[in-house]
Amino acid sequence: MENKLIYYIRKWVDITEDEATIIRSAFEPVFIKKKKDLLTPGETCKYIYFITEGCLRSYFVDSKGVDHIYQIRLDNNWISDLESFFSQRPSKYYIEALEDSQMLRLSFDELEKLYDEVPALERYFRILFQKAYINALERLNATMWESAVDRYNDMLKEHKDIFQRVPLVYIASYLGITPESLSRIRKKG
Amino acid sequence: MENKLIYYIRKWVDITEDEATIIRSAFEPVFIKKKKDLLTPGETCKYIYFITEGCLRSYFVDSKGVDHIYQIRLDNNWISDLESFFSQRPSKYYIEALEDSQMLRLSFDELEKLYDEVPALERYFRILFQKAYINALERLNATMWESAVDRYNDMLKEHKDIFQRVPLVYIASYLGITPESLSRIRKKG
DNA sequence: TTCATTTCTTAACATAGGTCAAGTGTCCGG
DNA sequence: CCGGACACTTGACCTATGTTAAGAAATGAA
Repeated sequence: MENKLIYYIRKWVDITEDEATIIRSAFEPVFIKKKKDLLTPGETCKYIYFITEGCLRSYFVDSKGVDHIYQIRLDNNWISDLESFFSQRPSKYYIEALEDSQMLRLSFDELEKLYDEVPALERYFRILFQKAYINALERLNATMWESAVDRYNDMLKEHKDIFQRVPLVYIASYLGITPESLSRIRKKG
Repeated sequence: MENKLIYYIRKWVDITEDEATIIRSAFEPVFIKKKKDLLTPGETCKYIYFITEGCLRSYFVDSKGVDHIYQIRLDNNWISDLESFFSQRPSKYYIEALEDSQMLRLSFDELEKLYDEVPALERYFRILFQKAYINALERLNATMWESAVDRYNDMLKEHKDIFQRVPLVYIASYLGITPESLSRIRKKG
């Protein structure tokens, strides 16, 4: 499990076996059952999580009680509320398991220590955030300027894996539309 | 001018005077006239730019010839097409000066060198991207789930400076609406 | 100072997608 | 293996925002 993490880090930066050992020992395995929350609003997000098995979503609930999902993450990805995590202040979001999930978690303090002990890890996260930022801007452009149909087709192409594991209600929310609209889009396509 | 840059970097990380000297010498000042392009689609983005004076926008042009602005940046901010810059492949975007602008530019190779010479700079960029990513997600949530009126009011609150310097057509595009809609929103408010 | 261009507004009409309400199918826990 | 809660679909109607077109106001170059 820890080796999977090291494997994914090594896709982006070189780390020695000693460094890998330090990294492995900073993480702590956690398990969460389907439908359980990893984080709820008001709570401060104490960890970032690397998902080794499973699937989670992050969302917020608006004043009318409607969920708005902004992230769906499958295994071998990171999930957290970075805003809360880096500021160490209360979160606005939920993080919930959509499947029984196995994760490795890293606390804020451990991460700060790791940055000093293993500079390559700081490089890894620099690259990770850089890519995440570029991605978020792409998605922003898509939601602003593309039709729901195009966004649906893009998602089908790029995240087929999510369609096979996640109910359509959640995918609709992630795409920024209602389940009814998604249903109509799928009927036509 | 270079000192302004160092001042802003020091808001986030500690750097020695020697390191500051190395950083300063890696940047090159550039000037661009209003309405001129810093980058056009098809070109590879060779630099990241720190704006010391002025204002620029990044946008793309869709199949119907309509501009879609996804970034407006004033002085003391960075601008670039990171997707093209980090991949060193052709850009899809324009970057254009909305005012005569003075910048400091840093090439891809110089940046890679700097990361090794001044680890604190890698930390600075890690923090910068982290914040940019969090921001982009916030903006994504807003465009997906808030009305144009709310987005307009949020922007008025958080970026009044932009309203004072940039024509409304551009602000409308940045907000993801037409100038006509923005005009209607402003009449009511 | 003047004319052309850019910026902003207004109004009539069109449309993508939301809302509400109902119904069918499917799955999981007891 | 049954019942209730999910998951998904469908249809009628509604609304925010886009589209088109025109003109007024502001700006800036000659």
